[in-house]
Amino acid sequence: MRCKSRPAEDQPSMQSLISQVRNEIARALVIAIGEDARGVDPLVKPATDAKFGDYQCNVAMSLGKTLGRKPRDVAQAVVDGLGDSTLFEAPEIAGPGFINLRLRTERLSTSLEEVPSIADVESDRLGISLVTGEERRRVIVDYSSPNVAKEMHVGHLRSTVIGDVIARVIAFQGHEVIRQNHLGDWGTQFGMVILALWHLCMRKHQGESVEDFQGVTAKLTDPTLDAEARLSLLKQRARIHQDNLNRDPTGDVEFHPYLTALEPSFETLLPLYRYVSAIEKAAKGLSDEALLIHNSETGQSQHLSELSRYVAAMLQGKTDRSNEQERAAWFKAKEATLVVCSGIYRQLGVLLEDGDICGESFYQPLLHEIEVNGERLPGVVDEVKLILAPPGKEADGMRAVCREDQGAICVFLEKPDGTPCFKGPEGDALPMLIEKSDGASLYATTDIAGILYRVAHATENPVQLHIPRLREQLATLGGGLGADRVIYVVGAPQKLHFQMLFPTAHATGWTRKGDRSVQLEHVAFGSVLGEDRKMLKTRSGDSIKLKSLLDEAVDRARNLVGDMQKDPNRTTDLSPEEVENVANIVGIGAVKYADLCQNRNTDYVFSWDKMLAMQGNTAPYMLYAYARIRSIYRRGAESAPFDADVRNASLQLNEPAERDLALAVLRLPDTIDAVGEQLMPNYLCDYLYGLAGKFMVFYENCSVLKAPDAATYASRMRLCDLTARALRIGLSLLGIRTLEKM
RNA sequence: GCGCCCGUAGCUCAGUUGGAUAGAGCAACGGUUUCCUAAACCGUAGGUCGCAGGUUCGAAUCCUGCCGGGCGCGCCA
Repeated sequence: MRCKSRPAEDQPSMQSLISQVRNEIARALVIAIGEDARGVDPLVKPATDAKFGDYQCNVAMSLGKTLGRKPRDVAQAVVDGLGDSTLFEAPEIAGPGFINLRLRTERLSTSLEEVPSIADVESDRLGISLVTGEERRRVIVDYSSPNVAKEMHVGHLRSTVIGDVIARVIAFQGHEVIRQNHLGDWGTQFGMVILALWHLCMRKHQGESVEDFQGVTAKLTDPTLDAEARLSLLKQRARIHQDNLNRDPTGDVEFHPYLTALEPSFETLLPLYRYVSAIEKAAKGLSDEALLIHNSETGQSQHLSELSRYVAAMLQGKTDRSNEQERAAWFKAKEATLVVCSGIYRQLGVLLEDGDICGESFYQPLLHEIEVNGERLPGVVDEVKLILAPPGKEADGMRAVCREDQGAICVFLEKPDGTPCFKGPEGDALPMLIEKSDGASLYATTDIAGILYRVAHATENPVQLHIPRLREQLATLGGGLGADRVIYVVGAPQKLHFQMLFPTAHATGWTRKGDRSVQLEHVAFGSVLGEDRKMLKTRSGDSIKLKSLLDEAVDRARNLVGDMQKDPNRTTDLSPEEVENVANIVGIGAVKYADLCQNRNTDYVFSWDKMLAMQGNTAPYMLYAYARIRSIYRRGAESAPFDADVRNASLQLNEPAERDLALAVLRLPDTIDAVGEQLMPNYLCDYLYGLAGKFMVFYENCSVLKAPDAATYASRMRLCDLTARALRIGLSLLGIRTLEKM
């Protein structure tokens, strides 16, 4: 409920500690040095060691240099400028010119006392203020990106989990967040799914079951199979394909009626898709007449390994065939996949919903199209060609030039002196291809169109487009999202792609929004490795399915809880329902936390034992810390109620453990801001681990329920409550629910 | 060949963008329970931050060159 009598600035809010310190120092700097010092970065950091205080200011060393004064003298001048601060104790100058700052303990207690007592657990933000006005941005977070007709595997885990944290953190700061799931639902994918469905339809003529297709797939992917046997198998499959095609060359007799009635399930679609994929991979590069499939209807022949690409091109309007049924079937296949993905998102506890799906196919209207009469309807590539026509446009310190090369439409990125920014293996310039020589679109084409859609806005960013059709198509998509920041959570191997994509996008000028530029950021991450330090695979060499990974995590957590329950020393006992809940939250939380607590840039080694350990920087440890606090709370409520005396208690931070814990709680907003800027979820994990550690020390040294007096009891109870809330908020930003008991 | 990322304790990893004596967890050794959850806590030991130069008051961090590992490099996504 809004409280209209109180102006916004008087709302109790937990202000960023470090910015308060910075402001004080900045003010002192102007007093000490004069107006020249206005705007100088005060170089305030958390102290490297508790004995140096809480924060340190390193500005004297750098300023001493530029001013030609002794750093210690500059430090003294800054300290004099601070005067009697209400924020710090008397600062100390140390070493070459460090200014050590220790916050007044009263300041810590009053800051925490201002935090409103909790009203609604779900919307609790510990009084941390929201960004408003100019500061508030519209941010798109593009993550997860599964593919149609494929199962999600561990490779999707990191994008999904990291992207979700980024979306949550930025939304918590108060920005407008648009989550987008860039589903792989176009291009070759499309062709492969339709081919799979075609096999599913025609298999009856050979009397083959889905299992038979699986058998062929297994043989083709068997590394021990010799080349001759593989070729012979491929020839046999090619013959079957040819027979089936001859039976129904237009698709009108059998295939289209089949598609119209189709209700595909993911379980039947998947093996057929794998079959198509295995056939094409095995046949690639083999030149043999017997691997050519001839279509009597079109008079054309296609190599076995090129079939899906041909089908995809055909269905994308490159031929004059009607393809309504295929598109409808494609849509159904997509739906079947999404049901499975949604299940995983629910189990994983991520925010992505069906409404966040904005896959590759969504941007197709912005791409060029070939009409039935062969006329080219221009699209985004034509627009780029116009804007970046030689001599091109400057952006990010390079020059982007769009021109045709070897029949393909390319964007070349060059340094100011004309040398290429990117090179291929022969040392020749490596362009970004945005249209293939056969006129088809690529990954980069969709991404360029995606940027246009995400960045343009009818009123906020009215991008001027030269191609009237592109303008119209954009309008049919609503005119664009008008983003201020677009974040791509995509694996590190695609770094080169984004290094070419972003400067190209900036060169078009679309990303200039008002007086600033839209931020395009690639949040790269390393691979998940097995204990053998190679990409995590099953023993048979397949990538591990996300679903089975999550199920195993819950199973392992359940066993762990079961073992703990048998311990006679334990004071808590859990009902079967509670055990199941603990197993779910601990198991899934462990998988997510293990991923998030690692610096995302590096590969990480997946280890069940480490992620489920109770000690160290793990989800179980963090959840245990929270459960311990809640246990105190429950017991306290029995004997000494958590009433107004506690909610309004003044905080007494006399013990070092109490003060350390209070300071840690107050650092939450700084941590959230750091994650929002640098997009590093492990900073938040580090913070929470530190906070939990501080609580453990407090727990061992400062008894709450047996506090020496009522005032200390109330103060410690309140500190426990604040700590629990900080942990709960932090974990919820990581997408991990907390447990009252475990 | 070129580009990107990485190399930190026996192992797995932090290190908030240049700060003081480089930190955790595991493994090893020692201690803590009539006391709010011992799934915990405290302590000890363990380092030429791959190597060699350079930049400066100050480098794990920035620059150069090597060595070792991973990934990427035109019509796939």
